[in-house]
Amino acid sequence: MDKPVDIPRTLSNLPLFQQLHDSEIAHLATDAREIRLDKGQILFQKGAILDGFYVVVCGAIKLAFSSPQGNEKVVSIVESGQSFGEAVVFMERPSPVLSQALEDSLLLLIAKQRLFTAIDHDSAFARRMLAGLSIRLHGLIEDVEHYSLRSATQRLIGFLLQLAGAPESGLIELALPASKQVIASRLNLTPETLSRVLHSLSDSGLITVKGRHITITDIGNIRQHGDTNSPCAKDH
Amino acid sequence: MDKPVDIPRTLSNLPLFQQLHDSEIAHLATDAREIRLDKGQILFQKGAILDGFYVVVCGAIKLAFSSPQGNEKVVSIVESGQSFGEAVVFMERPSPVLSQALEDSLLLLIAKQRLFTAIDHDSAFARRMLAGLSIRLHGLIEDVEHYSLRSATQRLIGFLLQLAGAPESGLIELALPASKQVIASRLNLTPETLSRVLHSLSDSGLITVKGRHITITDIGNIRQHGDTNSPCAKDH
DNA sequence: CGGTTTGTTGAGCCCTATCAAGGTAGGTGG
DNA sequence: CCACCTACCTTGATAGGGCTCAACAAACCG
Repeated sequence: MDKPVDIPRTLSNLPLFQQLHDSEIAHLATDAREIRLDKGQILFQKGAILDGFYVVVCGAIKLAFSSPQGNEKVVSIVESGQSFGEAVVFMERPSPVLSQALEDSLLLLIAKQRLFTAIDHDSAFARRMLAGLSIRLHGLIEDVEHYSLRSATQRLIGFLLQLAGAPESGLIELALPASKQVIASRLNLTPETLSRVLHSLSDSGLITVKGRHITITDIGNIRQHGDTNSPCAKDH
Repeated sequence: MDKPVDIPRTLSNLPLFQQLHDSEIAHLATDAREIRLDKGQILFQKGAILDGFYVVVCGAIKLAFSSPQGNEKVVSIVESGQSFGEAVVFMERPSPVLSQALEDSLLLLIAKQRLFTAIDHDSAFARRMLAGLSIRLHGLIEDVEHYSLRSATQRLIGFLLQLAGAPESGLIELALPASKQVIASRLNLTPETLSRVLHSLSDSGLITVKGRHITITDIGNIRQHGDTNSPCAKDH
């Protein structure tokens, strides 16, 4: 984990940059800074001004806002190959969230100026950037939908299904991408409630829980429980 | 309300298009369709594919998602001079929300193709587009924050302060941009709860309510109640 | 193996939704 | 101009989902 990073190569593997020419990649990579974070380390606080956006090479970063009392709500968990901070850069305003490493992580910081000239230079890149932000926007809209008209159980099931990808059938094993505390916050639940909901699903025979490893035993059945029509998917 | 619209002129007044040249405006306006909606009319349903994005010339449009049972949650109220649908266009995917006129409204539909060529042609426009989406993204993040760690009263106060702009002091009079039902949904409340909270604030002497017209009597004081530190901003 | 973080379990409560009536206002037709 | 109608809004009673507080168990780590 201590050898230098082949920055151009790393960038060219990202969805966002896949169709860029080598010369353009090289341009973006200019001034790019490697940033290594220890688990728990804070990258920037809420209110920070960014002079670039971040690409997660490996590790995982959480984005969260914190209320004065120390309540914290995780908005997003950013994993390898994803990026964050673009919106803040384009708005040229302070970040509404703080950013903290969930594990030891390696990031790249792409300079704002390079991003801007890349947009000026390549309108296809600009469009891809627009599409990327749009996807994120829709993700947030989906979050709002979940928070608004779904119960704790339904939110958890939705989250698990998203983790699972979209396989048709069979046993699905998956590992939670973070501690249950963090997952709970991401789902807008308290750790206690998450624990109870996991047990409830487990008792119903829909999943098996072993630490951070979860097996979905019956994906068809669990989908039904996740649907908005089951009045309340709690076992009395 | 029935005379033809000077489309280029209308467009050039929008924040998004203000710095475009006349020729560019003219280009965008090509194929632009005027759309007149009666109050309550649905523009498109959840799942619709859009071949352009919409600009609200006058009136108001709500964006909402609907659950199978007919529950509806208003995500956004789009008013004159604002636009919507860009993200759906860039993603080239079905819309996650439905769109319905809150009052008689006049819209412009800007063709997707024109938008794309405008981006190709003018990178400053592309950047402004990116900034616009970023602002919307941050608005949604703020929404998530409000839903997550704020009470009904705090959400309402936040909403009122946003409507008020950001004046320092004095009496502030404002009118709700939609029916209380719609506002309630926007704030993720039931109409009943909204009614109660309005009364509670009114009883505390912080606001005066008269139909859709609300007067904030003490903005400094109400700001405190909106802060996350007041344990629970209910009377007694 | 102690200490610390993380997760579980239980009891109680509070906020907000739900259900059910009643009230008001604005528009329409007689 | 009034009576009616239909949204819209209010008010009350009730209940429930998830949070809080508190204690305990387990897992992780040095």
